[in-house]
Amino acid sequence: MLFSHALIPTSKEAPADATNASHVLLSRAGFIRRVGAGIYDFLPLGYRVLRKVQTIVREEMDRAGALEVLMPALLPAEYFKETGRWDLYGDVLLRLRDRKGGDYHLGPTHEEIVTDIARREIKSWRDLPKTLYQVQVKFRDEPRPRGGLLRGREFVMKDAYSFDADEKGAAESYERMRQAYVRIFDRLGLTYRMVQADSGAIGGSTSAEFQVLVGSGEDAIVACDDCDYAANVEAAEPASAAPPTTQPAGKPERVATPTQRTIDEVAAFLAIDKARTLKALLYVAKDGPRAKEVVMAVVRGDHALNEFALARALKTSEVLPATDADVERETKAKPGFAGPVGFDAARLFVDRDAAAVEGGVAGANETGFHLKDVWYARDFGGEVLSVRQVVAGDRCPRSGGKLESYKGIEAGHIFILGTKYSQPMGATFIDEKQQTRTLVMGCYGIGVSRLVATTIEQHHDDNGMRWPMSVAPYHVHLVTLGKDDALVAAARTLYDALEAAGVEVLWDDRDERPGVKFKDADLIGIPLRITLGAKGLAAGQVELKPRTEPDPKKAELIPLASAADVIAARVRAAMAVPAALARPSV
RNA sequence: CGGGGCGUAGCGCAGCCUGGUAGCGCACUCGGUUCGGGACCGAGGAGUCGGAGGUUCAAAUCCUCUCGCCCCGACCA
Repeated sequence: MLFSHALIPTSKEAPADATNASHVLLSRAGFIRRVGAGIYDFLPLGYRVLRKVQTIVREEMDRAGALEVLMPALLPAEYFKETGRWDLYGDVLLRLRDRKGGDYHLGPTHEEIVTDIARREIKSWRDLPKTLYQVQVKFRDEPRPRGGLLRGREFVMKDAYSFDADEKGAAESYERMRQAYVRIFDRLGLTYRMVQADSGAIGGSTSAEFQVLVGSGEDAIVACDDCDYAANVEAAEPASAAPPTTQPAGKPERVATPTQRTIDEVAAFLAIDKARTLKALLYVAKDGPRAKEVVMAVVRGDHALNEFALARALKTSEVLPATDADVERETKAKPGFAGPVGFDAARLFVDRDAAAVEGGVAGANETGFHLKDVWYARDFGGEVLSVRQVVAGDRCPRSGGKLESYKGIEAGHIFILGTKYSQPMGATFIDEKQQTRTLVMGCYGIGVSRLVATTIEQHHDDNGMRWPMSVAPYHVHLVTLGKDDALVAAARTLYDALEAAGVEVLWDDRDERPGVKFKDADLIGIPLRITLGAKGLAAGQVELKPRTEPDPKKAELIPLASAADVIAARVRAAMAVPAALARPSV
């Protein structure tokens, strides 16, 4: 492609609203343009990258035996009404009416639609297993789109769905998809972790997230430095201390703490370590069997409560902090003085580490007072479980290694769904014994357009993007300096030879000053840059510099005559699918 | 939805407080010089000042309503 024929509108300035590196660079390099909130055009370079990501995803899905289909994005409401998601999905669902007043929506995900295919077309155990997938535009009316392609209202997703006869088959399908995902993420050149996730709202037993490790990521994850274990902090189970086996006789001592409400204040006032204090937090279950009940969670003062863990314990979708009025009613004290002693044990949830505190300090449930020398069992009861958040430095629950913390962007998520959709929608088959059974499902998503942005978040520097060869918009960026006939002819020969060898070349043939061309080349981030100038031509040489080499003086000089062969070999080497690296498994 | 903030040329912004001439940088067009890391000189084109209503002799500027957007939180690929 000749730069002069392309549409690559680069600029020095980014839109004011762009805060993420990927958003800034995609805009500046002319890959995308904003059309509305969370809605983007893909300009030619951006679309080339998107298509390359799609191609890798498709190749690996196909290799894993999945079958590509295309379901509609415009959907009649009846399918989501069948499973209740028409109501449950809430405002995130983009709804619309047709001219006859019928309810429709744009698809945010396709469990119902694919299950409808399955219940109509999969009749027999002989049809199983089947995995269907599609690469399609999804629509979600996000509360807050942000970060350019990182979170849009319209985005490209690969969604796959497996159908099996039983749990065992579903586990096998899940494993095949897991391996396909590992290959995909490896081929994309990403550093990532497969982490244990909270499957919460979507339901299902087994689930894993593919988290791309980036400092700017929104998700907090922990990973063991010694074994495979990695988990979203929402899902991570800390390795906790065992409760003490013996306790002294006696009872807590009431101490006046007139103005000390927070853990920090109390610990400082009493000159004790925060780890010796007990933090009592009141929450209300949003729904489920214990909906609206006010419960107390107790964690060690230096720990944070994991609200997801508490929600799991209460079998609710979400827990909400109690209001000050609730706190005062339940503890007979102003906020800041709540404690477990005397609290209804049936509504008390005590973290393992809090239960292990020997002679701790807790709120007295009396405004202005705390209790010293508080022991679990002797002084208060309640269910002991893990409800605190994991922190870096915790021991790994599996190997005992040390947990490190990372930030990540969720780029893929795989689930075993069980019969959550097949059961209510009546997706059944006839087994070998002529029994009617319900299909067991799994679902597997990859944010394809998000991956474009995520790749940049992980691969960029101050000057621009640094694409991995596998998804770069072009393999090679040929920069010619000057317009004289001999130079152009030499460049043309090289260009043709590279193209003939299957190398994708962007040739900057513009009548621009060298500085402009180099700046644009760095911004666009094509992995290999070839420079051909008058001096080089006279010496019969071209310069070859990888985008990852920051020092322009370190370009490699290659004889013009063999340049096409050398460069084509480099490109092929970089495109080779890396040997399957041992990846952490959940 | 809660809390902040912004809508003025394609992009980034000033002007608004204290009403009266719509401006700067980048980009764009033309001419010239320049040419290995975002050049310089000269000339030019381009704006319903988000929209509606009001106050006023006069509104980008003051008032009311409204639409859109962004940032920080709770959710997701």
